[in-house]
Amino acid sequence: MKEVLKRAGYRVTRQRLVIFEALRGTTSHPTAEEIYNMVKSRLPNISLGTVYRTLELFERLGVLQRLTFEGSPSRFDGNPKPHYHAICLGCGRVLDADEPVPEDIGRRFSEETGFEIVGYKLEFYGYCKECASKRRENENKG
Amino acid sequence: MKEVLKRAGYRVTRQRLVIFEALRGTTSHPTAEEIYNMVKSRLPNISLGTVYRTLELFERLGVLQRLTFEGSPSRFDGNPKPHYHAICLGCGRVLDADEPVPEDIGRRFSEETGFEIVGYKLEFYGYCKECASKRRENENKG
DNA sequence: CCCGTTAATAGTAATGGTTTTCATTTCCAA
DNA sequence: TTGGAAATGAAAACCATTACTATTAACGGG
Ligand SMILES: [Mn+2]
Ligand SMILES: [Mn+2]
Ligand SMILES: [Zn+2]
Ligand SMILES: [Zn+2]
Repeated sequence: MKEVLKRAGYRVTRQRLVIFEALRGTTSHPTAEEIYNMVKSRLPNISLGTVYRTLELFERLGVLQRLTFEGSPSRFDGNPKPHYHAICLGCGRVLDADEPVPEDIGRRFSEETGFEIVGYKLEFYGYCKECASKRRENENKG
Repeated sequence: MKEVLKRAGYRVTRQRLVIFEALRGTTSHPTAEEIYNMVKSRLPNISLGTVYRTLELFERLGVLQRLTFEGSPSRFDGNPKPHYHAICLGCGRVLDADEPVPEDIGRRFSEETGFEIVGYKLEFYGYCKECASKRRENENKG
């Protein structure tokens, strides 16, 4: 991380290092505020603004990705490699789906319309194992 | 539209009808504010709040879908049937991709994790025909 | 057709996530 | 070690969206 910052001409600060560690240490796709809380114990004076600024910088440097879902604040993913996500409509959890997606999924669209695809985003919506079984229970009762 | 509203127990108002027409008459996936502007000539006194409330109602009634993209306000799609979108990073346009997507795209993930998929979302990011050719021009020059 | 009831609207204030501002602190190259 | 620039903390501003409230208008029953 130090190297990434230096190479890009940015200063290495305690705040940046700690936020980076926090992101690396979780797979929960936290929001900015959640990261703020994760980091407060080690940086009692940090401000939420700095968290936002740092995450925005990390996004530009390509060390994380920002995930935008309907009706909820942005979430941040310490894994910058392309992968997909499953969002639970029950508990809100965001799970990784390390699903290989067909390489040529957009090729026909591209050929037909001249649209030059540089990336795509795939999201599954539904219910995680826990929420799905809760729902089945309730169905049986109600 | 009248019927849909009545059947669901809602009143048929001029605002609702005009907003519905505006949505039907475009394929541009407008934002709430854009719809507000489209509709002002026929409803000079309408408020932006009414546009938002109406769009939210239509979403619940299933006559439109809301599209959420990173870094831009919600867009609304008068076509409620599942289909996918391509977002141009040059001009911001949102195009329809009537691409058939493999039915079983998430089946393995579902089987492996117990996640119950009820829907998915696929988006292509890149450059529309116009923006792609502009970019090629600039490449040759610069 | 004409009310009376009550849902819907216009106008405006409030909200909440995010960005900006600015004085102060910290980093770091010389 | 130090001067200058970059980054931070604290707070204000921003902006899309939602909530509030007095007024308007839809519409079922007379
Ligand atoms: Mn992830
Ligand atoms: Mn569409
Ligand atoms: Zn769940
Ligand atoms: Zn374009």
